[in-house]
Amino acid sequence: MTQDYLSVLNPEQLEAVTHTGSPLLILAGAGSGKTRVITTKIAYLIDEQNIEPWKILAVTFTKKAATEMRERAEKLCERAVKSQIKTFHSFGAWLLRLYGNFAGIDSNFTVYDDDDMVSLLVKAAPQLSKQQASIVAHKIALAKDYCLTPENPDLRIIDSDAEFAELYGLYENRLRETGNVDFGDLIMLPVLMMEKNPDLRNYIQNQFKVIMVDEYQDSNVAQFRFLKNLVGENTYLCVVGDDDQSIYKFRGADINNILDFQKEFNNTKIIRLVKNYRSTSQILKCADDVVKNNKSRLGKTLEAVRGEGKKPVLAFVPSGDDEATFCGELVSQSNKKGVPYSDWAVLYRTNAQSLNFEKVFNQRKIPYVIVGSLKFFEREEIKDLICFCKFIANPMDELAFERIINKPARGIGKVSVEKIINFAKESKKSSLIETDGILEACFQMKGLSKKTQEGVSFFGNLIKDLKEILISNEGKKTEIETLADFSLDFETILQQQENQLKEFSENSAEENTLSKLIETIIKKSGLAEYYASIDETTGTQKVLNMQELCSVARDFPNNMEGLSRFLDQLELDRSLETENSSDDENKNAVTLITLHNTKGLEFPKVVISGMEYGIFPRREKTPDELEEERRLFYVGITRAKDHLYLTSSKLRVLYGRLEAMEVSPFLGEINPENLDVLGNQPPSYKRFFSKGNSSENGENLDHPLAKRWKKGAFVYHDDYGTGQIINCSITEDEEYCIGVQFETGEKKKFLPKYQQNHLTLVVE
DNA sequence: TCACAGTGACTTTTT
DNA sequence: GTCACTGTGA
Repeated sequence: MTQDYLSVLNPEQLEAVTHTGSPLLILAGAGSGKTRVITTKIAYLIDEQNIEPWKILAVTFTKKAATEMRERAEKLCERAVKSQIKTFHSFGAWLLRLYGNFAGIDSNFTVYDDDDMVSLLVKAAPQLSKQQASIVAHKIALAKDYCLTPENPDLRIIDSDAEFAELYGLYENRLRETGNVDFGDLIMLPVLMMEKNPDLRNYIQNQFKVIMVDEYQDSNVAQFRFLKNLVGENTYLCVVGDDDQSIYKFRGADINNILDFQKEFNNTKIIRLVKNYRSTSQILKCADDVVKNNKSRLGKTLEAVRGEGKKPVLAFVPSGDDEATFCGELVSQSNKKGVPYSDWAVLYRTNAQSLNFEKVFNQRKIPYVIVGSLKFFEREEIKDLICFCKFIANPMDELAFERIINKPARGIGKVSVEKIINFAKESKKSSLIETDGILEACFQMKGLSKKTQEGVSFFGNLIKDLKEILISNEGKKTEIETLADFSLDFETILQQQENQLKEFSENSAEENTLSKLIETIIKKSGLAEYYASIDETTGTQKVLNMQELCSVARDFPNNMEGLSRFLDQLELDRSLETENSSDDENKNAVTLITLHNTKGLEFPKVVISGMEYGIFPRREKTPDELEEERRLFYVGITRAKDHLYLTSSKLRVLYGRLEAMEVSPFLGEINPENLDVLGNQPPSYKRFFSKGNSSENGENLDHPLAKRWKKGAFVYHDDYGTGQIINCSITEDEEYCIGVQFETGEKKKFLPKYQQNHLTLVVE
């Protein structure tokens, strides 16, 4: 019996779906039906190859991609619901919760994010300033992406300085003391524990018959080793990637994983998918114009399957505000013609750029969603609540403890906090305190002032009470937690976990969800009053935000198990979409999103904003980095199905200062015949296509400001110091523009008209 | 111990 | 321009 879903595939796709046996590498161009191939393959394996669904593992990089993949696979084959479709990190976390004891990790760990890493590092090495610490923390994260422990001599790839290895070691010790893990550990620790314990590795290998990896071009060394360990002799491995879309080198992604795949896995079959079903050929022409400038690529040209379509539009706008207004206008006008808001996506290089769009869209009542903005979880009040939760889950979490012990103020100072933590650590070493770490120390600590003592007791009792409620809701203890042998297979474990969820959804009818816990924390800790008074004086919405977290918590059972799931979800899926204003229509909204986050997504109408040098691409140092930026642009362009707009602003407010911007060199790579250009073309754009008739000498410029700001004159700028004017020009908007070389070596462009407060002429 | 005010650094990109 | 950190005075 042939399945219907096979009949819609082209020959290459069909070959990819039905291929079995040797490892398979699918080189899938943008829009070539990659997700369709993977999801169909899952369905095919289950329906036609009789693979048990739970023996299939499919890993992606983002939660969003995993969710989409699961939904699409389920539509093709109901039983696919039982297959494991997860992100690399969530799969790592899942393994670590089950078998963390092999890596010396207690199962009640929580995941530390980048900020926590920095704080912990400062504690481990107090001589570091926060700034230094964040550089080191970044390197530690990178080291873990390469699966390098502090002892590993190869650590010099990251930083050859012995001091770095030492700091990394100090950090690791401190982290292990807290019983927590960081993001890198979610991959590295499972790798290390499998490599150290062949029995464990064999056992895990036997759990999967099929492993598939999406966006393989962005996998890093640690993830590669993870994969190597998961794939056994009888595991069928299939990876999908596109070298032109590799955009995570900064995070350790190694393009060699895809280039060397054949070497690492014998008899690899390679299938190429180059038919693009997504974008019109006009859009693909631009994409190709851009990406062909990259030297290090396997090289391919997408074949357009759809029609010509409309030429992409390049719009030059005067300012960042105008850019947002332009987009708002595009969206509103099309909406009047019946185009839903959700057809639109506005893409930008940095998160900070979303602000202008938010402002304008709010004014115009255009609904939008921001994808991937961490803002909600970075809010003070939310972090406080999460730290309460973290401390309840893991009483050795000193960072969480520090944050909340004196919030709101209970008369407990830094010194006392330090004392308690140290007391807890000492006691733990001499095993006076067995399980409840710092919490227990709160009760046993002696020698604090009366006021402090009272505060500490209050806090300790609060946590203890909350914890007891959770434990009393635990129900029957699951067998999973005590699992140290390999008697259960993943099917059974997954089944048990599913049963727990079922049990919960029956319980949750009585509203016994984790939101109760959060509510109690808010009320009893005093945070409610504390933030209510702040809200009153500063007009913020902190209390409301805390309520928001309650509703997120509603999906989890009100017990310890639910708590750790809740925390996992928060840490592993920060992308929780934050919606604005009128909640209901959440499905019909413009998407505001960073270019990086668009990987794997598509939209009928796409705007790529901020096409200016310094923003996109950023001022890059190496040709390699520039190529990565170019790939990012390529990814952005190929998200568009029908219409593509590129916007480039002449002025932009950066660091609270108005700066004259130069056009992005990427725009010069697109054949002008492939674009419709709106607005005045800046000289820096024309220059890309003209052959050496530059007129930026500034000698005879006819402008009122030309007499004052002459080439060769010396200037002083508030922020950059002294410098000399090296060229002058006039923009289309008749603004007088000067280029200044500063003593610091920096070169900057200014419009003197807007710099009256910062820039002065130095009279010689 | 805490609240406030002044100063300086800051923008990549993500799990 | 904004946020986080630091130092001072209560």
